[in-house]
Order: sequence, then structure tokens, then C-alpha cells
Amino acid sequence: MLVGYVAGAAAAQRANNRLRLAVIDRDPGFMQVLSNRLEALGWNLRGLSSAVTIDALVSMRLNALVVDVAVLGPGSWEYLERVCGRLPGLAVIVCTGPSSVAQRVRGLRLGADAWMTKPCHAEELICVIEAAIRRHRRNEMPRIEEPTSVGQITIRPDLYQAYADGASLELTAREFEILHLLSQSDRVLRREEIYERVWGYAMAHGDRSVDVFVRKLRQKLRTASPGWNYIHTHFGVGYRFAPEPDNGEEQLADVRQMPTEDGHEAEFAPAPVG
Amino acid sequence: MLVGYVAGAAAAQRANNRLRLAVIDRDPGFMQVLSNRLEALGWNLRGLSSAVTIDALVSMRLNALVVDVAVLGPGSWEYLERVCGRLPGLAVIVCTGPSSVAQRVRGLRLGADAWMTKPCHAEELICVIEAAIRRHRRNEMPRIEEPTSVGQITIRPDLYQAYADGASLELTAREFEILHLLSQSDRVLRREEIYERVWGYAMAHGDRSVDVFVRKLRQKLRTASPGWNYIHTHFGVGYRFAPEPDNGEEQLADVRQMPTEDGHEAEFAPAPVG
DNA sequence: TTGCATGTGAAGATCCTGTGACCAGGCTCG
DNA sequence: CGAGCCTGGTCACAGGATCTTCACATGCAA
Repeated sequence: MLVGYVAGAAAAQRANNRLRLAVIDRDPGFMQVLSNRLEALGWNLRGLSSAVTIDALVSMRLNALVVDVAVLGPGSWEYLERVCGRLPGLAVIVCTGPSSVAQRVRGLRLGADAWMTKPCHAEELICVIEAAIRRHRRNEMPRIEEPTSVGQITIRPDLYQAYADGASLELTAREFEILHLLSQSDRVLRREEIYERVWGYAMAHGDRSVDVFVRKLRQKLRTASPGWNYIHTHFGVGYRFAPEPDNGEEQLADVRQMPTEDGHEAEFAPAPVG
Repeated sequence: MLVGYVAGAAAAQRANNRLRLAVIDRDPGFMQVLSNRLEALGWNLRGLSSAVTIDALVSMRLNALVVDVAVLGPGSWEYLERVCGRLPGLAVIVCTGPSSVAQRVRGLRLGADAWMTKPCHAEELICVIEAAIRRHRRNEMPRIEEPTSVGQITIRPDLYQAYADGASLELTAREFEILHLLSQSDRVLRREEIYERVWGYAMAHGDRSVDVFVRKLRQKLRTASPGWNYIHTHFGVGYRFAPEPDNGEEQLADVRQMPTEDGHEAEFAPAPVG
């Protein structure tokens, strides 16, 4: 159902935030160190002991690829060239043993983004990878944010607007941001959290702005999509987004239940604010 | 013509292919070698013996900057950070004498794209610079050189001009670039985005240039194509391009409707009504 | 019930944008 | 060399849209 879809999208997005990196190398020590560091950073590491097909690389949806050309053996240059040509958005870092200037020049000319010489510090390699990814990202087409449909409404980040039945809800920028934020998560968001992520700084004690905006949002949602409840209040905590037809009491009962699977219970504790 | 050349880094790049590079260094031999190689490649090299103001860098409309942090002395890190922050599209390469891992890590974290250790081969340095620039340019929006018609106007990138009914709008270079950028996207573009892509560096807080140019654009569009609205304001967000006849109330209603140009909504839940 | 927390409406403050005037720098032409 | 023009960019003001605040009503929990 739609609720499930929303949760799925949010989860996917969270997973997508993890950088995906593949390393083609056979040095166990190197891999181990790298693996440890990257795990701490929350990256997604895939170790490969030899060249894989381009299609396999494509399917991995990588952000970056680190490769020891020595592992590739003959044909390494062609491989490098094909990879860089086929995946122009991929950051490619060659990390290998001692090399000649000519080799490094060749590698870079073929499309590699950087050349590291082993042995090297994992930290430095990571920085180089980050720099390459950063550079790639900056010029990526501004992320085409997909429209999402929840309940009867469609949220279009590209237009900073939500629609119901093709008609705009006429949300203001701030209203939209709050709706967008709420819709991306199925858990309860505390006011402070909402405020901080939308306004960009800490909420002053006793500020009611979030409440007021939630009211405006509900009003517009009600007008555009009557018969549905989208924003639910959790007394003493905050708000939770979940499109629900508001007929029937059982639905309401459901709201009271713990709809989360993973340990968000802590958040539901009656956090007595000062 | 020259007018086109003067206007904006992007324009300069397109107008002729000479890459613009500045080097902050004091090693005459290094500079000499680099200069020779770059001249052969047809690059535009600017040698600097010490740090210059950010604004000066901005006005140089560079593609890349090579800097020896030793020349910068104390405050080099802050300088590096400021440069990288203000000119996110600039390829920054640190090329300096022996350094510690920690220093290299710091430099890269602050936004440098690469770190070369002197002494180094000019050829290799050039490759590194090229790699950084390549990353920068690779994913640039595929420049549509074809004339495109939107509403009543025709945009001709090859002539750097827009026409309505065969008559030129007499746009200046910057006006044209903004119109061209806007016309290539259906989504709302934030001012910062517009600024960054047209001017080539980060917009200063409170800068109203984009607004002013939008006004000038609208004025010329209105004169050349009365009865049409091309640039729409999204309060608190930015501008969006969409040609629309502005007569009649129904048209106004149309504005409020969700533009569905390409059906990527199809992937999502089919808006279950009832 | 009391004590808070939240919903609601409206008014005033604040912010955002449109606009015209103005200034500086560069180029052209005399 | 300077005058004049063009272009890009800044500034201040005005009007309107939006946000915040406040007072009060309502609802929840103990």
C-alpha cells in the first residue's frame, strides 16, 4: 500500500546516502584497513579480486571505483578506458604500487580521476576518493527529485509544490518544506527536529511556529483532499506523517499503536520538556 | 564576439577553448617549465607570486588554480577553504614540497581536488589538472546548440540571442545566459543555483543580481512577446521557466495545475481515487 | 479537576520581490 | 586622450506575501 511505499522510499533514500565504493585489489591487508575505516564512515564497500564486466559495475551503482592496475594484468589500460568511457559519472582512482610518470600520465589521460601510489594511508586515499566524488557530484545534474504520491496527494520537489487531483495546494515555500520533510519519514518527528531541519537552526524554547504551520498544512490538505488524514499529532512528542482515510474508528486505534518495527520506542517516551 | 567572450566563465569557455589557469608559486624554474608546456597546449596561464583576493580570483574566470601552500604562509588553510567555498566550480590543485599525510588530508578535506608533491613532472601535473577540470566539465548540461522555440520566442544559442517573430530581443550576454539556462529546465531554480551556473561561482548572501536580470529579461520578453508569461516567480524559492499565455482566467487556473510533461508519475501509485 | 500541550484565528512584524535610479568599468569613436 | 555609450551590478524604496507572535479555545493526561 501507499504507506508501505513511503516507508520504502525513505529507507531507500537513507540507504542511498551511503556512498558505494568498489575496490579491485588483492592485498588483504590493504582491504582490511580500508574496510575498517570505511565501515566507520558508513560507506558501502565491495571488494573484488579481479576485473568484472562493465555491466556488472554498472549494476553496482557505484559512486567510486578504486583499482590496482597490477591486478588487471594485460589489457588494464583498455579496461580502464572502457570503464571511464562507459561510466562518466563514476570516480575512478588508481591505487597501485610504484609506477613511472608515463604510466600515471597514461592512466589519468584515459579518464582516471586520481592516481595514488601504494603504500599509502587509508585516510589519504579516502580523502582522494571523497574529493573525486565531491567533484563529480557538484556537477551532477541537480538531483532530479522524484515526485512521490501519498494518499491522494502528489509531492513534487522540483516544483516546490504539492498537488491533489492535479490542482496545486498553493503551499508556501516553508509549508512545502515541512510537508516534504514529514512525508519522507514514517516516524514521529519532534518539533525541535522539524524546526531544526527546516529553519536550519535550533528552535527557541516555547516557539509555536511548527504548530502553526502544521495547522496551515492540515487546512490545505483537508481542502484539497477531504476525507483523509495526513498529519497525526503525538501528544507530548511531535508529528507523524501517514496518509489515512479518516473514516472508521479502527483506523484511529491503529494510529495509537506502535507502527514502527525498529526501536523507535525511545522516541515515544513522554519526554517532559523542561 | 567579444561581448560574448567577456560575459561569464561559462561563456568564455564556450567561446574559445582556451583553458584559464592561475598558479600561485614562486619557483621560477617550475613556472618556466609549466609555462612552456601550457603554451604548447594553448592554455592561458597566469602566474601569481602570492595570494590574491578571492574577488581577484573570481574576476580571472579561471578553470583551475594551482597553489603552493608554502607560498601562502600562515592562514593558507583558511585561504584554501575560502577559495574552494566561494568558487565551487574551480579545480584547485595544491602543488607543494614534502608534506605530511595530515597536511594532505586537511587540504583535500578543505576542498582541494588534488595534491601533488614537488618536485613533479610538468606533464603529470597537467594531467592532474586536466582530470580535475574534466570532472568539472564532464557532466555539464549538454549544451543544446540547436535553436529551440518556446512560446512565441526562439532561442538561438549559436547566435547568443533570442528572437520573437524574427526580431531580436537585443539580449545582453548575461541576460541570454540566464534565459537559456532557465529555458532548459522545467523545474524551479533557486537563485543560488542560477547564479552559480551563470556567474560560475557562489552567490554572495543578499545579492540581488539575479532578480535584476530577471526583471530586465521579463521586460524584453514582454515587449517582444506581449500576452505571454515566461518566467514565473516562486516566492521564497526562485524562478521557473514556462511559456504561458496570460489572458483569461482559465489560463490562470492552468498555471495552478500540475504540469505533466513527461510521465514519470507513471512509475508511482496510480493516484487511487476512492 | 488541575496543569500542560495543542488547535485556532487574527494582527503586527518581518521578509521577499519588483522596480527605478544610480554608479563603475570597459569599449568605441572622435 | 576624453566623451559617450553599453553593460553589469548595487542600492533604496514600496507593496505585497509570508512568518511570527499572541491570546484564547480545546483537548489530553494524571
